[in-house]
Amino acid sequence: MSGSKALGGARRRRTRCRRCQACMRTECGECHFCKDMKKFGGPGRMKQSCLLRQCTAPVLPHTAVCFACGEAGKEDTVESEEEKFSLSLMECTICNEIIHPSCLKMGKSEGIINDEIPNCWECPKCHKEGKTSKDQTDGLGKRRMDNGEVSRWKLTDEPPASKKKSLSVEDAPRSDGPKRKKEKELPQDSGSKKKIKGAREKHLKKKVKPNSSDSSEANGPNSSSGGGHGSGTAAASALLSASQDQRSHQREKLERFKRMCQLLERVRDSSSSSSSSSESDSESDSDSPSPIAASEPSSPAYGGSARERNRRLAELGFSASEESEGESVAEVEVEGVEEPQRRRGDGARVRRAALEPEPEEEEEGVGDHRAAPAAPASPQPNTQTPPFTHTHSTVQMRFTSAPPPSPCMNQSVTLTLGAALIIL
DNA sequence: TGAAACGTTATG
DNA sequence: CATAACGTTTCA
Repeated sequence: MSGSKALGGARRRRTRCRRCQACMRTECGECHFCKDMKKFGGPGRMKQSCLLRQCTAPVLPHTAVCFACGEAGKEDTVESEEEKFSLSLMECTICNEIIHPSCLKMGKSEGIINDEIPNCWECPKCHKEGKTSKDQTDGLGKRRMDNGEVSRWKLTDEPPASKKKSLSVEDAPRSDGPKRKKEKELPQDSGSKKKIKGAREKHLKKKVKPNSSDSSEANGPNSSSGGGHGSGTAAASALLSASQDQRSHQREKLERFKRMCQLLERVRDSSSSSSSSSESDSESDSDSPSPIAASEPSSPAYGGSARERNRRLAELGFSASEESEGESVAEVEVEGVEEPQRRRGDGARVRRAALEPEPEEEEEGVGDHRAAPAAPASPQPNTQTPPFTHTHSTVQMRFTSAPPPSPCMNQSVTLTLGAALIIL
């Protein structure tokens, strides 16, 4: 508790975006949380949202205001992306401060934008101090965002592959046992309803894993009892359709990012804090700072060009990696094959990435859901859950302020990005 | 360490 | 005011 920041009072909390597929979906009625809901006949103690409805891009509450000026986000009052960024509220994953980038005195370029979560970044200040989301928490204090934030958002990470399917039927929070203090209602359903066999609601919990496994595990949550028909294939196709949309989005994003980069370059005032690398890496503890090595041969499809791109970006102080999610881009299949090893996913995988002024970037495939229940609207536990897919951004970049290696950096950046566009 | 419970906040 | 749910705390 320390007081770092208002913990007791108005603790900023994120709310659902209401736009992503997850938000628009209806409760599955089968997961633990659904079962707990009163509407599904549960005790209502858990007070959690349906596992299938976990928002993929939680947004800041409307009541959020800038820590500095006290104003709300005003990104919608301007046109240019740069301005939008400056006027939008950004929440630091480390100190939790919400502020307008424009209200900061320091260069915004120092901030590390997390494009998985709207309006989320690691503010320049925290960065300078070398803090990382992990560092600050692991010490002894509590886990502020360590747990609360990152893990909460389905940022994904590695799934404990171990469990996952293990407990199949055990749900039913019925009957006694864990009751902390108030025992108001009792279990009406004495254990006789075991229904579904495959209720493995536990797999996505907080940190779901993104990539590859998606397809295979997607059907986990419920159903698809039929089982037989290749769920994977179905999912893949669905994803594919979605991917096309995504593709254009990606492109736009890229372009925006490009613009932003240029802007930032110009802005990147004072000194190039050379030692920026330390923090970033430590946080993710993974990626090697070394540019080249970092990017593993991810997708064969990209071939060497991708690698080169990464290398170049890295040299410029950027590091990029294409993490396409299952549905993001067309390489769904490819990804599926060799994704398993990338990202060891440590606790918090805040990835630095392209900016994303808008709280959007959803992912889900939009008109797909072949398997989706026709009328899931009714709160009946029978709906077959659609393949749960979640993804984030496809292209993620992290940029740190590295001393420009060469005078022609801008050009390089441009070129590189251009290449990226092509590749994508 | 993970799951459940619960206080508190966000929003209609 | 009621409901949904986030984030934290506590239990197993």
